[in-house]
Amino acid sequence: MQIYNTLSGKKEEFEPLNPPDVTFYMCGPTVYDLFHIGNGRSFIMSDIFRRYLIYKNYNVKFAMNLTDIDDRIIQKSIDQKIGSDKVADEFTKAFFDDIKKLKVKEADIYPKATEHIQEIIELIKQLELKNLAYESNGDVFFDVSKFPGYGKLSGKKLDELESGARVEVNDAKRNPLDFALWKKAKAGEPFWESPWGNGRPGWHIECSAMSMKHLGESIDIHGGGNDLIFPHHENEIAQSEGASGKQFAKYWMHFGFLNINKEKMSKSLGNFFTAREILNRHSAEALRLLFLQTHYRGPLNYSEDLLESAARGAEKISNYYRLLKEKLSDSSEGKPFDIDLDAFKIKFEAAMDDDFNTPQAVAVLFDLIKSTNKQLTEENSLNQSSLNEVLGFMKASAIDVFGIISEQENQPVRSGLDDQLIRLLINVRTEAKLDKNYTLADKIRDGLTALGISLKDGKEGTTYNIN
RNA sequence: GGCGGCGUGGCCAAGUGGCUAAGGCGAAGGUCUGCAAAACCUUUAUUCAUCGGUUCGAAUCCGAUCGCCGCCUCCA
Repeated sequence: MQIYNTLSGKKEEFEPLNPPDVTFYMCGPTVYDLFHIGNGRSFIMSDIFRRYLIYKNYNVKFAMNLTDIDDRIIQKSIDQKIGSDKVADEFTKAFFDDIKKLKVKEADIYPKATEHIQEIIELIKQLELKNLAYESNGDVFFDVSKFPGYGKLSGKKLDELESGARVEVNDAKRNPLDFALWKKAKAGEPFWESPWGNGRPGWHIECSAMSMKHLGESIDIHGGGNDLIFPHHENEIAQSEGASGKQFAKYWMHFGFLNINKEKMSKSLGNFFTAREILNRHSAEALRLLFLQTHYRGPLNYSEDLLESAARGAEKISNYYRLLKEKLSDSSEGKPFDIDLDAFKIKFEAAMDDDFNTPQAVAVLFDLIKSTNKQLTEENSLNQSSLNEVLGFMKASAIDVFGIISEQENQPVRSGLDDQLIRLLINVRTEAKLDKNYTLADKIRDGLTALGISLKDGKEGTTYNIN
């Protein structure tokens, strides 16, 4: 299996440090607001990578941090005149609600910055001891010039960075590129006690401290959006490797942006849709399929039409899966599928093994659907074990890895009485049809459609689905 | 200014040296149906931004040109 590593700029063979264990850290949200679908792309794609590693029988430990103290949170707490912890709590809860709706599996651990102040302080002390950090009037900075590998992830050279620097003016810094490890508290800001006085952690240090605490000094995969390469991930490497002397992360993965009209979707540009808003109009499956149909490293120019077309595709896959299940419950024996299922499995895995080429892997699933759908609709009985094999593969790929099939069990539970009432209406409609009273028949069907119940007239009578 | 990425059918998007350029959506025609829905069948790029070059052979490598985007500052 190959993964593109930002560190080398190439695809590399994936060899975890301690197979079959894989440690995977993803930069998570700053909980100051609802996240948008650009952020959602990272959450969903990392979820899918994690699921695929599980599919490959790796024992994955997946961590995603929650940044629950930072400038934007403080700003919001001032604006709303509530504690910064209240702001963080509110949006942490919102984050969990939203990723659940996006069908993102819960991480093994969600470390929070404010719950790791002690570890952060210890890490900064180590950096001071190694002369990689210096204190200046209550702030502590990382001394970029003392870390030889600075710039190795982003491919930037120190002198070039300095010449074009647009960094904040701060006389306390020795070098404009030095970044804060610890920030002195200003009046009215929340703070924690430290050897340098009251203050709070800088943005980058939490990821280093928490990743090393929960996953170890060296981990396998560290991921995030493209915009985190510099300076965030570059700084994480400097801090972590400066302190431990060991490689921080073996593979660095970065996601392309979600654009609108070819511009990056971002809070500051105001051109964003929250995941919550999108989920009011579309299913999680549609959004997941949309993301899967573009390679994760490339940009994705979002539009409502694109999501609409992904929604159709997702429906097609779900319809197919439902039909497979229906045929299976019908107990007769018949012909097996006239396909080589293993060939599809091999192609699916080959695509995923090639740096998570999900567009190609999805295409393999559509190919499978195409080559079995005819038999599925036309044969009145199929071989049960053949059905089971196809169903098993679809479950392993489209459900367990991709999460793009809406299953019956996710739909509102209907009582037996509801079922009987619907069947009663279907029977009345069937009689109306026999009497050629199509006006009445259509009235019943339209009425049920309006209630979210769609009817399907087949050879063996009418069936229904609840949307 | 420095660094990086991209330009493939109506829309989206794989493919990065050699079988007829995947797949999805859309569109057109057909099968089924009272009509639908779903499903199935057929059609839909002699061509991969443009121009040169390398090669027996290029969408894929090299050069130039045009266009678009990102990072260098908080940002997934």
